[in-house]
Amino acid sequence: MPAKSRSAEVERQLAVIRSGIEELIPEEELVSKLERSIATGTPLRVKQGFDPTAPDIHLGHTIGLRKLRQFQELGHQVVLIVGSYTALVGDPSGRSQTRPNLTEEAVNANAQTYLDQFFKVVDKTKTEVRWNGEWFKAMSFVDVLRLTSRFTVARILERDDFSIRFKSGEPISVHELLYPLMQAYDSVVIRADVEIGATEQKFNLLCGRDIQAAYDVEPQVILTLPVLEGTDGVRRMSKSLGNYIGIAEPPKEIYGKVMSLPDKLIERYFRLATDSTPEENEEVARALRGGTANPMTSKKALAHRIVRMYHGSSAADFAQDEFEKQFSRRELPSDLPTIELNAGAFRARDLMMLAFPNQYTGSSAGNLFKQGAVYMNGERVTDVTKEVMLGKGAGAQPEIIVKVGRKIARVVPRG
RNA sequence: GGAGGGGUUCCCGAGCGGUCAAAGGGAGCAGACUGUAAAUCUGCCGGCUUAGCCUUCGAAGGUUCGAAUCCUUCCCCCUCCA
Repeated sequence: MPAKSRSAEVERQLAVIRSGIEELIPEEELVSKLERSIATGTPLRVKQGFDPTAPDIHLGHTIGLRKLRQFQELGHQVVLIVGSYTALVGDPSGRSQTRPNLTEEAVNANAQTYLDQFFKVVDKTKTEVRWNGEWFKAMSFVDVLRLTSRFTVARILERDDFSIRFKSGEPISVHELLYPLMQAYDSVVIRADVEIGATEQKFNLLCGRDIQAAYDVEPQVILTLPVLEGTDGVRRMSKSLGNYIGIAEPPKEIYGKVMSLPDKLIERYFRLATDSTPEENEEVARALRGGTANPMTSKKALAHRIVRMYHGSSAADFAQDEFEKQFSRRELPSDLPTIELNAGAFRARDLMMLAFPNQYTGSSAGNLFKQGAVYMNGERVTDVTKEVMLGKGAGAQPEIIVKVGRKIARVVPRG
Protein backbone atom coordinates (compact mmCIF):
# COMPACT_ATOMS: atom_id res chain seq x y z
CA MET A 1 0.00 0.00 0.00
CA PRO A 2 1.47 3.38 -0.95
CA ALA A 3 2.24 5.78 1.86
CA LYS A 4 -0.50 8.16 0.85
CA SER A 5 -3.33 5.64 0.98
CA ARG A 6 -1.82 4.21 4.16
CA SER A 7 -2.24 7.48 5.95
CA ALA A 8 -5.76 7.77 4.58
CA GLU A 9 -6.45 4.35 6.02
CA VAL A 10 -5.09 5.45 9.39
CA GLU A 11 -7.41 8.43 9.26
CA ARG A 12 -10.36 6.27 8.38
CA GLN A 13 -9.75 3.81 11.19
CA LEU A 14 -9.08 6.55 13.69
CA ALA A 15 -12.40 8.17 12.91
CA VAL A 16 -14.25 4.94 13.52
CA ILE A 17 -12.37 4.21 16.70
CA ARG A 18 -12.89 7.69 18.05
CA SER A 19 -16.61 7.77 17.51
CA GLY A 20 -18.72 7.76 20.61
CA ILE A 21 -15.88 7.40 23.06
CA GLU A 22 -15.01 9.35 26.15
CA GLU A 23 -11.22 9.47 26.05
CA LEU A 24 -8.36 8.09 24.01
CA ILE A 25 -5.02 8.15 25.77
CA PRO A 26 -2.69 8.90 24.13
CA GLU A 27 -3.94 9.43 20.64
CA GLU A 28 -0.50 9.75 19.01
CA GLU A 29 0.42 6.29 20.19
CA LEU A 30 -2.66 4.87 18.60
CA VAL A 31 -1.74 6.59 15.36
CA SER A 32 1.68 5.01 15.32
CA LYS A 33 0.27 1.62 16.27
CA LEU A 34 -2.21 1.89 13.43
CA GLU A 35 0.48 2.94 10.99
CA ARG A 36 2.57 -0.04 11.89
CA SER A 37 -0.41 -2.36 11.81
CA ILE A 38 -1.36 -1.25 8.33
CA ALA A 39 2.19 -1.26 7.04
CA THR A 40 2.94 -4.75 8.29
CA GLY A 41 -0.54 -6.23 7.99
CA THR A 42 -0.56 -7.10 11.68
CA PRO A 43 -3.84 -6.62 13.52
CA LEU A 44 -3.82 -4.69 16.77
CA ARG A 45 -4.56 -6.69 19.88
CA VAL A 46 -7.57 -5.16 21.60
CA LYS A 47 -8.13 -6.30 25.13
CA GLN A 48 -11.31 -6.53 27.10
CA GLY A 49 -11.61 -8.31 30.39
CA PHE A 50 -14.50 -9.45 32.53
CA ASP A 51 -14.84 -11.17 35.87
CA PRO A 52 -17.06 -14.21 35.87
CA THR A 53 -18.95 -13.07 38.93
CA ALA A 54 -22.14 -11.64 37.48
CA PRO A 55 -22.53 -13.16 34.04
CA ASP A 56 -25.38 -11.07 32.70
CA ILE A 57 -24.45 -8.64 29.99
CA HIS A 58 -26.63 -5.55 30.01
CA LEU A 59 -26.97 -2.60 27.70
CA GLY A 60 -24.31 -0.68 29.59
CA HIS A 61 -21.77 -3.31 28.68
CA THR A 62 -22.75 -3.33 25.05
CA ILE A 63 -21.20 0.09 24.52
CA GLY A 64 -17.82 -1.54 24.93
CA LEU A 65 -18.78 -4.63 23.01
CA ARG A 66 -19.89 -2.65 20.00
CA LYS A 67 -16.60 -0.81 20.09
CA LEU A 68 -14.81 -4.16 20.03
CA ARG A 69 -16.93 -5.15 17.10
CA GLN A 70 -15.85 -2.02 15.27
CA PHE A 71 -12.22 -2.91 15.86
CA GLN A 72 -12.88 -6.33 14.39
CA GLU A 73 -14.51 -4.80 11.38
CA LEU A 74 -11.34 -2.78 10.91
CA GLY A 75 -9.45 -6.06 10.87
CA HIS A 76 -8.10 -6.13 14.41
CA GLN A 77 -7.89 -8.91 16.96
CA VAL A 78 -10.00 -8.95 20.10
CA VAL A 79 -8.56 -10.65 23.14
CA LEU A 80 -11.11 -11.43 25.81
CA ILE A 81 -9.73 -12.10 29.26
CA VAL A 82 -11.84 -14.29 31.50
CA GLY A 83 -10.83 -13.02 34.91
CA SER A 84 -10.97 -16.30 36.76
CA TYR A 85 -8.28 -15.09 39.14
CA THR A 86 -9.19 -11.42 39.34
CA ALA A 87 -12.67 -12.62 40.29
CA LEU A 88 -11.15 -13.98 43.45
CA VAL A 89 -10.28 -10.43 44.43
CA GLY A 90 -13.27 -8.61 43.05
CA ASP A 91 -13.09 -5.23 41.43
CA PRO A 92 -13.07 -2.76 44.29
CA SER A 93 -15.33 -0.40 42.43
CA GLY A 94 -18.64 0.33 44.05
CA ARG A 95 -19.44 -0.54 47.59
CA SER A 96 -19.31 -4.27 47.50
CA GLN A 97 -16.48 -5.07 49.81
CA THR A 98 -15.38 -8.64 49.61
CA ARG A 99 -16.80 -10.80 46.90
CA PRO A 100 -18.09 -14.19 47.87
CA ASN A 101 -15.71 -16.97 47.06
CA LEU A 102 -16.85 -18.59 43.90
CA THR A 103 -16.48 -22.25 43.25
CA GLU A 104 -14.72 -23.33 40.13
CA GLU A 105 -17.95 -24.70 38.71
CA ALA A 106 -19.72 -21.41 39.29
CA VAL A 107 -16.91 -19.54 37.56
CA ASN A 108 -17.07 -21.88 34.59
CA ALA A 109 -20.82 -21.67 34.33
CA ASN A 110 -20.76 -17.90 34.61
CA ALA A 111 -18.05 -17.64 32.00
CA GLN A 112 -20.02 -19.78 29.57
CA THR A 113 -23.16 -17.71 30.05
CA TYR A 114 -21.15 -14.57 29.55
CA LEU A 115 -19.49 -15.82 26.39
CA ASP A 116 -22.81 -16.79 24.82
CA GLN A 117 -24.02 -13.23 25.28
CA PHE A 118 -20.70 -11.66 24.39
CA PHE A 119 -20.72 -13.29 20.98
CA LYS A 120 -24.12 -11.88 20.21
CA VAL A 121 -22.26 -8.65 19.59
CA VAL A 122 -18.64 -9.57 19.05
CA ASP A 123 -17.43 -11.76 16.20
CA LYS A 124 -16.35 -15.08 17.66
CA THR A 125 -14.00 -15.92 14.83
CA LYS A 126 -11.92 -12.83 15.47
CA THR A 127 -11.70 -13.28 19.22
CA GLU A 128 -9.05 -14.93 21.31
CA VAL A 129 -10.35 -16.04 24.71
CA ARG A 130 -7.84 -16.36 27.54
CA TRP A 131 -8.36 -17.22 31.19
CA ASN A 132 -6.05 -15.27 33.44
CA GLY A 133 -5.68 -18.26 35.73
CA GLU A 134 -3.41 -19.52 32.97
CA TRP A 135 -0.63 -17.20 34.08
CA PHE A 136 -1.59 -16.34 37.65
CA LYS A 137 -1.79 -19.99 38.66
CA ALA A 138 1.80 -20.42 37.59
CA MET A 139 3.13 -17.43 39.49
CA SER A 140 5.34 -17.95 42.49
CA PHE A 141 5.39 -15.67 45.49
CA VAL A 142 8.62 -14.19 44.18
CA ASP A 143 6.81 -13.33 40.96
CA VAL A 144 4.09 -11.63 42.95
CA LEU A 145 6.67 -9.60 44.84
CA ARG A 146 8.31 -8.61 41.60
CA LEU A 147 5.00 -7.44 40.21
CA THR A 148 3.98 -5.53 43.32
CA SER A 149 7.34 -3.80 43.58
CA ARG A 150 6.62 -1.98 40.32
CA PHE A 151 3.92 0.16 41.83
CA THR A 152 3.56 2.36 44.87
CA VAL A 153 0.86 2.49 47.50
CA ALA A 154 0.36 6.20 46.94
CA ARG A 155 -0.36 5.60 43.29
CA ILE A 156 -2.85 2.88 44.01
CA LEU A 157 -4.56 5.02 46.57
CA GLU A 158 -4.95 7.71 43.93
CA ARG A 159 -7.66 5.57 42.54
CA ASP A 160 -11.02 7.07 43.25
CA ASP A 161 -12.66 4.00 44.73
CA PHE A 162 -9.83 3.50 47.14
CA SER A 163 -9.42 7.09 48.16
CA ILE A 164 -13.14 7.47 48.80
CA ARG A 165 -13.31 4.34 50.86
CA PHE A 166 -10.13 5.22 52.68
CA LYS A 167 -11.30 8.71 53.57
CA SER A 168 -14.71 7.58 54.67
CA GLY A 169 -13.14 5.02 56.93
CA GLU A 170 -14.27 1.95 55.07
CA PRO A 171 -12.08 -1.10 55.17
CA ILE A 172 -9.79 -1.93 52.30
CA SER A 173 -8.11 -5.29 52.32
CA VAL A 174 -4.55 -5.59 51.11
CA HIS A 175 -5.48 -8.09 48.45
CA GLU A 176 -7.89 -5.61 46.92
CA LEU A 177 -4.96 -3.36 46.18
CA LEU A 178 -3.67 -6.05 43.88
CA TYR A 179 -6.67 -5.91 41.62
CA PRO A 180 -5.39 -3.14 39.35
CA LEU A 181 -2.01 -4.81 39.20
CA MET A 182 -3.49 -8.12 38.19
CA GLN A 183 -5.54 -6.56 35.49
CA ALA A 184 -2.46 -4.69 34.35
CA TYR A 185 -0.43 -7.86 34.26
CA ASP A 186 -2.97 -9.42 31.94
CA SER A 187 -2.04 -6.70 29.48
CA VAL A 188 1.63 -7.61 29.82
CA VAL A 189 1.02 -11.27 29.08
CA ILE A 190 -1.25 -10.84 26.12
CA ARG A 191 0.70 -7.82 24.82
CA ALA A 192 -2.36 -5.65 24.48
CA ASP A 193 -2.15 -2.73 22.06
CA VAL A 194 -5.44 -1.24 23.11
CA GLU A 195 -7.61 -1.79 26.13
CA ILE A 196 -11.12 -0.53 26.39
CA GLY A 197 -13.27 0.00 29.43
CA ALA A 198 -15.87 2.27 30.99
CA THR A 199 -14.65 5.56 32.43
CA GLU A 200 -14.49 4.21 35.95
CA GLN A 201 -11.96 1.71 34.68
CA LYS A 202 -9.60 4.48 33.67
CA PHE A 203 -7.26 3.94 36.57
CA ASN A 204 -6.98 0.22 35.96
CA LEU A 205 -6.40 0.80 32.30
CA LEU A 206 -3.68 3.35 32.92
CA CYS A 207 -2.10 1.04 35.40
CA GLY A 208 -1.78 -1.45 32.58
CA ARG A 209 0.39 1.01 30.65
CA ASP A 210 2.79 1.47 33.54
CA ILE A 211 3.12 -2.20 34.28
CA GLN A 212 3.62 -3.05 30.65
CA ALA A 213 6.40 -0.53 30.48
CA ALA A 214 7.95 -2.00 33.62
CA TYR A 215 8.01 -5.38 31.89
CA ASP A 216 9.41 -3.91 28.67
CA VAL A 217 6.22 -4.35 26.71
CA GLU A 218 4.99 -1.54 24.51
CA PRO A 219 2.28 0.25 26.50
CA GLN A 220 -1.30 -0.12 25.45
CA VAL A 221 -3.45 2.74 24.35
CA ILE A 222 -6.49 3.15 26.50
CA LEU A 223 -9.94 3.97 25.39
CA THR A 224 -12.71 4.84 27.77
CA LEU A 225 -16.38 4.72 26.99
CA PRO A 226 -19.34 6.58 28.40
CA VAL A 227 -21.37 5.07 31.20
CA LEU A 228 -25.02 4.38 30.53
CA GLU A 229 -27.66 5.29 33.07
CA GLY A 230 -29.97 2.51 34.16
CA THR A 231 -33.75 2.35 34.04
CA ASP A 232 -34.03 4.70 37.00
CA GLY A 233 -32.46 7.36 34.81
CA VAL A 234 -29.93 8.37 37.42
CA ARG A 235 -27.50 5.77 38.53
CA ARG A 236 -25.23 3.80 36.25
CA MET A 237 -26.75 0.66 34.91
CA SER A 238 -25.78 -2.25 37.04
CA LYS A 239 -27.19 -5.54 38.00
CA SER A 240 -26.75 -4.99 41.68
CA LEU A 241 -28.74 -1.76 41.55
CA GLY A 242 -31.51 -3.63 39.78
CA ASN A 243 -31.80 -0.97 37.09
CA TYR A 244 -30.42 -2.93 34.19
CA ILE A 245 -31.70 -4.27 30.91
CA GLY A 246 -30.00 -7.55 30.15
CA ILE A 247 -29.53 -8.53 26.53
CA ALA A 248 -30.45 -12.13 27.29
CA GLU A 249 -33.77 -11.13 28.80
CA PRO A 250 -36.95 -12.10 26.98
CA PRO A 251 -38.01 -9.66 24.23
CA LYS A 252 -41.13 -8.51 26.05
CA GLU A 253 -39.10 -7.83 29.14
CA ILE A 254 -36.56 -5.72 27.28
CA TYR A 255 -39.26 -3.85 25.44
CA GLY A 256 -41.15 -3.12 28.65
CA LYS A 257 -38.07 -1.96 30.48
CA VAL A 258 -37.11 0.39 27.68
CA MET A 259 -40.61 1.85 27.70
CA SER A 260 -40.30 2.55 31.39
CA LEU A 261 -37.20 4.68 30.88
CA PRO A 262 -37.48 8.37 31.64
CA ASP A 263 -38.03 10.34 28.44
CA LYS A 264 -34.87 12.33 28.84
CA LEU A 265 -32.85 9.18 28.22
CA ILE A 266 -34.28 8.42 24.79
CA GLU A 267 -31.63 10.27 22.83
CA ARG A 268 -28.83 8.96 24.94
CA TYR A 269 -30.00 5.37 24.58
CA PHE A 270 -30.27 5.73 20.84
CA ARG A 271 -26.76 7.02 20.72
CA LEU A 272 -25.13 4.64 23.19
CA ALA A 273 -27.21 1.50 23.21
CA THR A 274 -28.18 1.00 19.59
CA ASP A 275 -26.41 0.63 16.28
CA SER A 276 -28.14 3.66 14.84
CA THR A 277 -26.16 5.98 12.60
CA PRO A 278 -25.23 9.51 13.65
CA GLU A 279 -27.77 10.81 11.10
CA GLU A 280 -30.53 8.75 12.64
CA ASN A 281 -29.62 9.97 16.08
CA GLU A 282 -29.68 13.51 14.87
CA GLU A 283 -33.17 13.00 13.48
CA VAL A 284 -34.48 11.54 16.72
CA ALA A 285 -33.01 14.41 18.67
CA ARG A 286 -34.48 17.00 16.35
CA ALA A 287 -37.92 15.42 16.42
CA LEU A 288 -37.95 15.24 20.18
CA ARG A 289 -36.73 18.75 20.73
CA GLY A 290 -38.89 20.24 18.03
CA GLY A 291 -41.92 18.59 19.55
CA THR A 292 -42.82 16.93 16.26
CA ALA A 293 -42.51 13.48 17.79
CA ASN A 294 -44.44 12.17 20.73
CA PRO A 295 -41.81 10.89 23.14
CA MET A 296 -43.73 7.66 23.39
CA THR A 297 -43.40 7.07 19.67
CA SER A 298 -39.66 7.61 19.79
CA LYS A 299 -39.42 5.39 22.78
CA LYS A 300 -41.29 2.63 21.04
CA ALA A 301 -38.90 2.90 18.12
CA LEU A 302 -36.04 2.65 20.58
CA ALA A 303 -37.48 -0.36 22.35
CA HIS A 304 -38.18 -2.07 19.05
CA ARG A 305 -34.69 -1.43 17.82
CA ILE A 306 -33.01 -2.76 20.94
CA VAL A 307 -35.06 -5.93 20.95
CA ARG A 308 -34.32 -6.41 17.27
CA MET A 309 -30.59 -6.15 17.86
CA TYR A 310 -30.57 -9.09 20.24
CA HIS A 311 -33.58 -11.16 19.30
CA GLY A 312 -34.32 -10.34 15.67
CA SER A 313 -37.03 -8.33 14.03
CA SER A 314 -39.90 -10.77 14.40
CA ALA A 315 -39.33 -10.91 18.15
CA ALA A 316 -39.27 -7.12 18.17
CA ASP A 317 -42.56 -6.93 16.28
CA PHE A 318 -44.07 -9.42 18.68
CA ALA A 319 -42.87 -7.52 21.74
CA GLN A 320 -44.27 -4.29 20.37
CA ASP A 321 -47.60 -5.92 19.58
CA GLU A 322 -47.83 -7.34 23.04
CA PHE A 323 -46.99 -4.06 24.60
CA GLU A 324 -49.66 -2.21 22.69
CA LYS A 325 -52.16 -4.91 23.32
CA GLN A 326 -51.57 -5.00 27.02
CA PHE A 327 -51.09 -1.37 27.85
CA SER A 328 -52.59 0.72 25.10
CA ARG A 329 -55.64 -1.46 24.52
CA ARG A 330 -55.66 -3.06 27.95
CA GLU A 331 -56.05 -6.52 26.57
CA LEU A 332 -54.50 -9.63 27.99
CA PRO A 333 -51.06 -10.62 26.83
CA SER A 334 -51.15 -13.67 24.57
CA ASP A 335 -48.65 -15.63 26.58
CA LEU A 336 -49.80 -15.10 30.11
CA PRO A 337 -48.57 -17.72 32.55
CA THR A 338 -51.13 -20.38 33.32
CA ILE A 339 -51.37 -22.19 36.62
CA GLU A 340 -53.38 -25.39 36.96
CA LEU A 341 -55.12 -26.09 40.24
CA ASN A 342 -57.57 -28.72 41.40
CA ALA A 343 -61.11 -27.48 40.98
CA GLY A 344 -62.82 -26.33 44.15
CA ALA A 345 -63.28 -23.40 46.46
CA PHE A 346 -60.45 -21.06 47.36
CA ARG A 347 -60.09 -18.11 49.61
CA ALA A 348 -59.15 -15.16 47.44
CA ARG A 349 -55.79 -14.65 49.07
CA ASP A 350 -54.83 -18.31 48.75
CA LEU A 351 -55.74 -18.30 45.09
CA MET A 352 -53.74 -15.18 44.48
CA MET A 353 -50.68 -16.62 46.17
CA LEU A 354 -51.00 -19.85 44.19
CA ALA A 355 -51.29 -17.89 40.97
CA PHE A 356 -47.92 -16.27 41.67
CA PRO A 357 -45.90 -18.97 43.35
CA ASN A 358 -43.19 -17.85 45.75
CA GLN A 359 -43.73 -14.18 45.08
CA TYR A 360 -45.73 -13.09 48.05
CA THR A 361 -45.86 -13.82 51.73
CA GLY A 362 -49.24 -13.93 53.41
CA SER A 363 -48.76 -10.47 54.87
CA SER A 364 -47.60 -8.80 51.70
CA ALA A 365 -50.42 -10.45 49.76
CA GLY A 366 -52.92 -9.28 52.34
CA ASN A 367 -51.59 -5.74 52.03
CA LEU A 368 -52.03 -5.80 48.27
CA PHE A 369 -55.67 -6.79 48.71
CA LYS A 370 -56.19 -3.94 51.13
CA GLN A 371 -54.62 -1.55 48.66
CA GLY A 372 -56.93 -2.55 45.87
CA ALA A 373 -54.21 -4.04 43.71
CA VAL A 374 -55.89 -7.39 43.14
CA TYR A 375 -58.34 -8.09 40.35
CA MET A 376 -59.97 -11.43 39.56
CA ASN A 377 -61.67 -11.72 36.18
CA GLY A 378 -61.73 -7.97 35.96
CA GLU A 379 -63.30 -7.41 39.31
CA ARG A 380 -61.40 -5.74 42.12
CA VAL A 381 -61.20 -7.94 45.19
CA THR A 382 -60.37 -6.41 48.54
CA ASP A 383 -61.63 -9.11 50.87
CA VAL A 384 -58.90 -11.68 51.39
CA THR A 385 -61.39 -14.25 52.61
CA LYS A 386 -63.78 -13.94 49.69
CA GLU A 387 -64.59 -17.41 48.41
CA VAL A 388 -63.84 -18.16 44.79
CA MET A 389 -64.97 -21.31 43.01
CA LEU A 390 -62.78 -22.73 40.32
CA GLY A 391 -64.31 -25.46 38.14
CA LYS A 392 -67.08 -26.31 35.75
CA GLY A 393 -70.34 -26.40 37.73
CA ALA A 394 -72.82 -23.64 38.33
CA GLY A 395 -71.40 -20.65 40.18
CA ALA A 396 -67.88 -21.79 39.41
CA GLN A 397 -65.41 -20.11 37.07
CA PRO A 398 -63.74 -22.15 34.33
CA GLU A 399 -60.77 -19.80 34.37
CA ILE A 400 -59.75 -16.98 36.62
CA ILE A 401 -57.51 -14.18 35.45
CA VAL A 402 -55.67 -12.87 38.45
CA LYS A 403 -54.13 -9.45 38.17
CA VAL A 404 -51.92 -7.96 40.84
CA GLY A 405 -50.49 -4.58 40.02
CA ARG A 406 -48.82 -5.03 36.69
CA LYS A 407 -48.58 -8.80 36.94
CA ILE A 408 -51.16 -11.08 35.39
CA ALA A 409 -51.66 -14.86 35.53
CA ARG A 410 -54.37 -17.27 34.49
CA VAL A 411 -55.65 -20.00 36.77
CA VAL A 412 -57.52 -22.99 35.30
CA PRO A 413 -58.78 -26.26 36.75
CA ARG A 414 -56.47 -29.20 36.35
CA GLY A 415 -57.28 -31.81 33.70
C1' G B 1 1.74 -2.95 71.84
C1' G B 2 -1.29 1.56 73.97
C1' A B 3 -5.79 4.79 73.86
C1' G B 4 -10.54 5.72 71.96
C1' G B 5 -14.98 5.02 68.71
C1' G B 6 -18.30 1.55 66.46
C1' G B 7 -21.36 -3.09 64.52
C1' U B 8 -29.53 -1.69 64.35
C1' U B 9 -34.50 -4.37 59.90
C1' C B 10 -32.62 -4.23 51.61
C1' C B 11 -29.18 0.52 52.14
C1' C B 12 -28.14 5.00 55.06
C1' G B 13 -29.29 6.19 59.91
C1' A B 14 -31.98 7.37 65.00
C1' G B 15 -32.86 4.70 69.51
C1' C B 16 -29.46 3.63 74.66
C1' G B 17 -34.02 -0.63 80.55
C1' G B 18 -40.66 -0.98 79.53
C1' U B 19 -44.94 3.25 75.56
C1' C B 20 -39.75 -0.76 70.12
C1' A B 21 -41.19 -4.90 64.91
C1' A B 22 -37.73 -0.34 66.38
C1' A B 23 -37.93 7.43 64.32
C1' G B 24 -36.36 9.65 59.64
C1' G B 25 -34.54 9.23 54.66
C1' G B 26 -33.52 6.17 50.29
C1' A B 27 -34.81 1.91 47.48
C1' G B 28 -38.97 -1.30 46.55
C1' C B 29 -44.32 -2.43 46.06
C1' A B 30 -49.46 -0.71 45.54
C1' G B 31 -53.45 3.12 44.68
C1' A B 32 -54.86 8.01 42.22
C1' C B 33 -53.20 10.80 37.89
C1' U B 34 -50.85 9.22 33.08
C1' G B 35 -48.01 7.70 27.70
C1' U B 36 -46.38 0.88 32.24
C1' A B 37 -42.60 8.34 31.25
C1' A B 38 -41.46 12.17 34.71
C1' A B 39 -43.48 14.96 38.70
C1' U B 40 -47.03 14.88 42.61
C1' C B 41 -50.29 13.01 46.45
C1' U B 42 -51.69 8.56 49.41
C1' G B 43 -50.87 3.76 51.54
C1' C B 44 -47.76 -0.62 52.45
C1' C B 45 -42.96 -1.98 53.53
C1' G B 46 -40.04 -9.11 59.30
C1' G B 47 -43.37 -13.47 59.45
C1' C B 48 -48.01 -15.99 60.72
C1' U B 49 -53.83 -19.48 61.19
C1' U B 50 -53.36 -10.93 61.73
C1' A B 51 -58.04 -7.05 67.64
C1' G B 52 -53.50 -12.03 68.90
C1' C B 53 -48.96 -14.58 68.34
C1' C B 54 -43.81 -15.72 66.70
C1' U B 55 -38.66 -14.36 65.14
C1' U B 56 -35.19 -9.90 64.72
C1' C B 57 -30.98 -4.92 66.58
C1' G B 58 -22.53 -8.68 65.19
C1' A B 59 -22.27 -13.93 68.21
C1' A B 60 -22.78 -16.59 72.75
C1' G B 61 -23.82 -16.30 77.76
C1' G B 62 -25.65 -13.38 82.11
C1' U B 63 -28.42 -9.49 85.26
C1' U B 64 -33.73 -8.10 85.41
C1' C B 65 -40.70 -8.98 86.29
C1' G B 66 -38.87 -6.92 81.49
C1' A B 67 -32.90 -5.86 77.22
C1' A B 68 -31.55 -3.21 70.70
C1' U B 69 -30.62 -0.62 75.32
C1' C B 70 -26.88 -2.95 81.46
C1' C B 71 -22.68 -6.84 82.48
C1' U B 72 -19.10 -10.80 80.65
C1' U B 73 -16.57 -13.30 76.81
C1' C B 74 -15.80 -13.74 71.70
C1' C B 75 -15.81 -12.05 66.39
C1' C B 76 -15.41 -7.93 63.03
C1' C B 77 -14.55 -2.64 61.52
C1' C B 78 -12.59 2.39 62.11
C1' U B 79 -9.41 6.48 64.25
C1' C B 80 -5.10 8.24 66.84
C1' C B 81 -0.29 7.03 69.13
C1' A B 82 3.93 3.52 68.66
